[in-house]
Amino acid sequence: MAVNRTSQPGQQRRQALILAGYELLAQRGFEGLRTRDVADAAGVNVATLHYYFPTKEALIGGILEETMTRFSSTITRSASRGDLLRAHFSGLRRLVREHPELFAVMGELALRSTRDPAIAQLFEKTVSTWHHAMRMLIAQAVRDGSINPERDPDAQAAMVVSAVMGASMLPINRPARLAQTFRELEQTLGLRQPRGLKARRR
Amino acid sequence: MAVNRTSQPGQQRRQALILAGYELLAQRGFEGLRTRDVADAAGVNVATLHYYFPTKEALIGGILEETMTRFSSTITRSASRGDLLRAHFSGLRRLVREHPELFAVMGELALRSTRDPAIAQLFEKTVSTWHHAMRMLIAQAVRDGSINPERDPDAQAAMVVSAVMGASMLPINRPARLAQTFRELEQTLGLRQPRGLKARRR
DNA sequence: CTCTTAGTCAATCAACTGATTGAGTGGTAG
DNA sequence: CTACCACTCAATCAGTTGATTGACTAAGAG
Repeated sequence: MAVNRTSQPGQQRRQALILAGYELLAQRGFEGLRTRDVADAAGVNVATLHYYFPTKEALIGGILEETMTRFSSTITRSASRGDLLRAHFSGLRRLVREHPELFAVMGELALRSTRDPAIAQLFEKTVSTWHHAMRMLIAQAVRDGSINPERDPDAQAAMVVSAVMGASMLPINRPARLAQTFRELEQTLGLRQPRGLKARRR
Repeated sequence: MAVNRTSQPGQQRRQALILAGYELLAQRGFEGLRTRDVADAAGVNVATLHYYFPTKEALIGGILEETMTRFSSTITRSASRGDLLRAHFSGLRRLVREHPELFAVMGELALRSTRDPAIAQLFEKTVSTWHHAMRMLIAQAVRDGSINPERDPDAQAAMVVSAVMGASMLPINRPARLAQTFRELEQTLGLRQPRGLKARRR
């Protein structure tokens, strides 16, 4: 029977391969992703990679899961209470700042999802989760009175998700515009003061 | 001296190759872009392709120019007068609806710009142009009184551009969310009535 | 008619790439 | 010690891919 669930040695190597693939995917994109390089980066032979992942596709599947898990764990982690929306934005900012490669990988996966149903499905699921979470946070803020109640939370959520994705996954958007986008989104949602004083002046 | 500026036969074939590359890039992405396939799609031999474009890189450069030109011509085309911002949104909608492949290609180019300075430069230029146009349109609308004057037009422009790019170039965003995003952006800018009645109720 | 040039193609090259093979290695159970 | 196991590697395969070569065609110039 042997060890079978050798939850240490084998899984460690598997994880190392996924991580190496993740890094390389962030750096070079799918266009430049080679199994040899992934194996090298993980410090193993190509055959070893194919021992854990029968095909390149399988490896990509592993990277996909890893990526979605990383992202989901951030967007799901709801703050204790109050200002949940503010906390969510704060978490996103931090993620973009500290793990930009995550968004690079997500961009690659997003584009590939057109041709890869497996990616499309898991990605759509993740985005949907995010969208729903965002909508609930907005609805919550509306009940708290900190947000203009005249808007549709669902549509607002769609706009916010689109904007954050566009600003973070598309590298043409230079950092300055990313920060601007974040700020403006928060302001639109009523989480910030407009430049100057209170809003309802005029 | 020969014909030299054979502005017809040669340029036609060159353009056909660029168009074929453009289509293929939209369908398969950079990952699946092959010079053979481009040549086949254009109905010529691979060597002919290399006659017009010494390297694959050069061909991509041609596709890049074509793409940016197509996009720029739409965002630049300013309506005659009044409701310029509304017209701009209308134009964007139409472009997304009638030429979705343009955004697919732009997404591919955007991701590649991390590793290709030439792409990065031209892309950044295009986005900047768009951003500036958007800012001016918003500022104009503010002067007209049709937009809340308490926001920073520059930041608003950044948000709008990010949102539109995210919603159109990242195919995970299903059509429904794209429409929602567009609507919510217009509403945020004051171009639409909130669902129900006027805004300043409460 | 002859020379030159732009344009085109079939065939081929050298390098790359995903995947496989077969021979191991170290550790553990009986 | 022997058998078996998960795991690893050097070597190799078959198919792909960007690019080149050399021959050929058509058309204009002299």
